[in-house]
Amino acid sequence: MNEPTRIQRRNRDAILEAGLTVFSQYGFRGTTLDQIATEASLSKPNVLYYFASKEAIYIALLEGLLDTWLDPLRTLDADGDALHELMSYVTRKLEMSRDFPRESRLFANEILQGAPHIHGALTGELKSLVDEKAAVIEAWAAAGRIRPVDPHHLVFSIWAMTQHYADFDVQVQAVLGGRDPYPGALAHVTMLFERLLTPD
Amino acid sequence: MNEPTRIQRRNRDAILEAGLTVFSQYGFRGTTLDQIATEASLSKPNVLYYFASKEAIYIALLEGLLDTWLDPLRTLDADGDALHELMSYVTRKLEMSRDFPRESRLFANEILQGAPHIHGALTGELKSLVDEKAAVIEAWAAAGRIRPVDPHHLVFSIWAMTQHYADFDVQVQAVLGGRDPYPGALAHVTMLFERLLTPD
DNA sequence: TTGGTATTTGACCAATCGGTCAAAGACACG
DNA sequence: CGTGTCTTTGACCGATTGGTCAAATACCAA
Repeated sequence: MNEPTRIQRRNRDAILEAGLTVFSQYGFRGTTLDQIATEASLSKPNVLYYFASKEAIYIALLEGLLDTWLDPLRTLDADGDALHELMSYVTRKLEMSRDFPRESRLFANEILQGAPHIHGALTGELKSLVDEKAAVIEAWAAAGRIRPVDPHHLVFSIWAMTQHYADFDVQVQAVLGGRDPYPGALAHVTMLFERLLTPD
Repeated sequence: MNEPTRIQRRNRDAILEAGLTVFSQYGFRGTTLDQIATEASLSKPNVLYYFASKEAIYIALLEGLLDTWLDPLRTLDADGDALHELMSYVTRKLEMSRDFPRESRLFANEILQGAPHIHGALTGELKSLVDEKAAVIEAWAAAGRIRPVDPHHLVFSIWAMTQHYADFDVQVQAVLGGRDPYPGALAHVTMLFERLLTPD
């Protein structure tokens, strides 16, 4: 009914932004409303004026994020150049890990805890999207545009290798001694998948 | 001084076992002593009779695990056959993900939360071990035994792709519709790294 | 300025948190 | 048996949790 006020929009955004920061680090159960309120520079009752509960903030974040997160895969074009499409996907996923690490960690936390809030989306939207794109990849392989690979496990590989740099950032930084991982990561991951997928 | 009683050993083990189950799912902050006590079939004060605090259980788990977890990498033999050594490492890591998923998730949770309890081990033990093995891998590449790769990012790739099957198990299961991931995963990951590393 | 609405907050609540403690119960050994 | 130690637990503690509510304040259109 009512248009959201300027204040409403600003505070809702601040709460979601704060929630993203805190939830992505401590997970749903490890996060407190006080942390979110402090991070958003609001009082706790004020946070609950905009969201009915802690869970409501969490759900709002997950729902808003799932589409964005799956978008690069959705973009995969069956009519495009097979290798180029897949390499663009890899690159875009890695850039998203670099530019939106909190989003990556939020999902990682949710999955680690058994995905209690998005299990339906995983077996529904996610599965059907992956199955659809797996068929595309299989067709490319059958046509000899890329080397034959198990398409589902190929997708898992891409997810694993790109999101690793966001989810395990602390470890990566520790091992690399603080050097920026991304230039090297981009070169390595690109080379890896090119070698895997380029037909002989 | 004192040998641990039979009862002591049994209950300490039960607590660590329960802690592993619960901590690996909910992380340190998301886990309660009551959960651990219930899972271990003990009363809460009884748990605290064996460990001084919740954190003491967590630390005991992490310390006991770090060595085991890094062991496959430590095994990498500079004098062995380069490709065979690396492929054995990949295989063993994947088997560990399959056989000890809770251990993998415990580390994942700790890292996601910024590794507050093991940051020292990451920049110390872990970094020097990886640096040492990276030198070995680089020497292999220089000798033409494997294709040239950035050794640090190669290690990240192996970690990412193997631990993904434990850490994101719920997602993998959802996408695969409940089929056992591991036969396919083993074939795919093996093939991927063989293709990456085999010299022309 | 006024009045109505939207926003903010201090005080408070029951439930749960990690942890303590004294006392009860189980156990081993003479 | 008895006795000293090891183990277990119910009751309890202060702090923190997610959440409520009435009252205070800020905002805005007439």
